[in-house]
Amino acid sequence: MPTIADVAAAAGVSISTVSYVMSGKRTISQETRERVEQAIEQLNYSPHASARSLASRATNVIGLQAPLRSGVDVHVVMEIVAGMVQEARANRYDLLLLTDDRPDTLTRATRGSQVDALLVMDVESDDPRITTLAELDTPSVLVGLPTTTAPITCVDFDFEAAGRLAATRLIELGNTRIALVGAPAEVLERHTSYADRLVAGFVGAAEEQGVTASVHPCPSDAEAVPVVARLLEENPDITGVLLHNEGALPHVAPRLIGDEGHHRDVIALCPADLSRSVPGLADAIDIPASNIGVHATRTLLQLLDGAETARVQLLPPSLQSAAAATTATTS
Amino acid sequence: MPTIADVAAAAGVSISTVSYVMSGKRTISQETRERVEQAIEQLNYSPHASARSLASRATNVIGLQAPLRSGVDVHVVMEIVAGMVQEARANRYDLLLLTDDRPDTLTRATRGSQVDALLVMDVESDDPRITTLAELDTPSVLVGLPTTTAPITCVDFDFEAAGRLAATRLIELGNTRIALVGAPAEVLERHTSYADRLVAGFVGAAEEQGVTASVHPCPSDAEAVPVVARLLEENPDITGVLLHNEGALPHVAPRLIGDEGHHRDVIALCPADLSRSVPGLADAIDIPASNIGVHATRTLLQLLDGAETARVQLLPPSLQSAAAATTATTS
DNA sequence: GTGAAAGCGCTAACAA
DNA sequence: TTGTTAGCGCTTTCAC
Repeated sequence: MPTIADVAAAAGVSISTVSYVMSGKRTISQETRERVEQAIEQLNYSPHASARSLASRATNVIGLQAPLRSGVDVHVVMEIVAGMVQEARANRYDLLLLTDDRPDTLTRATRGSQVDALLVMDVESDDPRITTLAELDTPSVLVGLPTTTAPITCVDFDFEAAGRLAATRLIELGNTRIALVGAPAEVLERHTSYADRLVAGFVGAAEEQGVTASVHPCPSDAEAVPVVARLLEENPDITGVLLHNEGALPHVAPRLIGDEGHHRDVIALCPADLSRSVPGLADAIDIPASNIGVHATRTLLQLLDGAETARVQLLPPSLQSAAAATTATTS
Repeated sequence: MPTIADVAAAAGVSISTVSYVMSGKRTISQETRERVEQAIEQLNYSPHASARSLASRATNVIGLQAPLRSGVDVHVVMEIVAGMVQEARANRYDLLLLTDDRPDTLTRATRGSQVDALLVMDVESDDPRITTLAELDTPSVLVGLPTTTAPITCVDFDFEAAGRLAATRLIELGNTRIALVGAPAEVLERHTSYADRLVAGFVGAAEEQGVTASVHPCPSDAEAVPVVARLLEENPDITGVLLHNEGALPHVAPRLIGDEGHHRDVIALCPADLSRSVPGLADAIDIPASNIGVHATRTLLQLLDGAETARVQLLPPSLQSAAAATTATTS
């Protein structure tokens, strides 16, 4: 592997000149620059990442603590991560996978100078990692919105607003008894941030409008079918449903919607490409997963630049009536 | 951040002693070791990763080129990656996400000494990255099995054997006209390694046994429903199906299986937890996704250790009749 | 059993 | 506009 010294020798300049050509941190004559760039090209030179980060005290790496367990919203997680990667790469950052959920994994990555900043996903309402992050003075962004009031930047989809929006829409459609068929029980029990907020918004809006709302956990595979069947049997008065469970969606959407004899209004909350492919939905609310990732990363990069950012940034929900209507028409 | 010098000072020893305590590369007196360990503890010291890798010429990082696009088998990809992470962590390696598919991303990561080794996923039958890897002399493992005969270690599930197994089983069940409902068209057209091999095995085994087999691409969402409907209409003689498309599975499995009047034998090829939740399958073949990741990583670590490994390592398929039977009984 | 010191390949003052 | 050089924080040889 050639080093910067090899490049300097080949170009007949000093190593600092090579360094400055690469960083652009000082003006270089056209002629010198060209000679250096040629040498770099010729030698196929890439700077040694560790040497660079040792000297510059920056790694250009962002640590990512992401839930890789399958089961919970794989699509959403994937797309968020894809968005992060895209935005990071565009800014010459790499992503280092930190894949257990332990708080001290964050500490070690930071103290060992493996990363310049941290992205933390799958946040719970009262997440132990928050204290750790607060002590760490490394720029970090949470994807989620814990209830704790620590000075940590949070970026997420506004699940509470989505819950309100869905409830309101269902009521608008004439339903007086609505239900949220949501995440699997373990997700709710862990008080995963998004699940908590969705429930709060949905139930809150229903209460305000004097409508009865219930919340039902739901497995995210075909096991959802009997669960939903029982649920509908025990609550025959439910006429409007918000379905937030991408795994269960294909299995239970038709059943929830019902048939001509007993139709229900169903709103799906999931990535648009998933809801688009299910016919008969009353409406859909997109989870802009990729955007969440992009936005979280962009915010993190701003923090790295020393900028101030809003502590909480929530992407607003919107109904996709048009898309739903199209599907309904063609089906 | 404390450095190794701080630790040395606090323990009243030299820098090299601290280093050797950490690496275990020379014998240290009990007493000295304890003093050093105490100092490390007290100062909350973590060695600077870049400094270490600059001096030791090893990063303890594995580069991972993984397809983060949603759409294609998210569950499988996720679980493979999770398996990789698990095995890497257990051996004190981290994973750096390289997430465009370009060959020169591999080159840069290696030449820049960002990684010690590479894991490459989503391999096509004739993948341009293979040449790159061969030139790179960095240990690497492909997840997949390209047709090219380059000296590159490949680890994957044996999709060809799975295809044979499924065809044979379907024939055993009495079917004389069988079909593979598989990956989306774009996956087949890209000649993704696993899709190609599955087709080869399925069709090959059918031919050998004098049975007609056809292959049908299939969208991996609800769009699969009309596609499958048409397919069955146009080929009413199909009585046995191998379904390899986790996205389409919940949407089309019931339809493929049919009703009492017109039953078909359907074998699902997907992670076991997915097939388990679909009732009425004739059989299922597990894709041991997590194992693929673990195995690929383990093999890579062996290569890093300088060991020789078999160039091609395929995890054998097996029928899950028991599980399928259970599901059938309870449904 | 322990220490001193020479790098590893860069960046960024400081000098010219 | 360019060069010289002192580190960055480690590992590892060589010396004791």
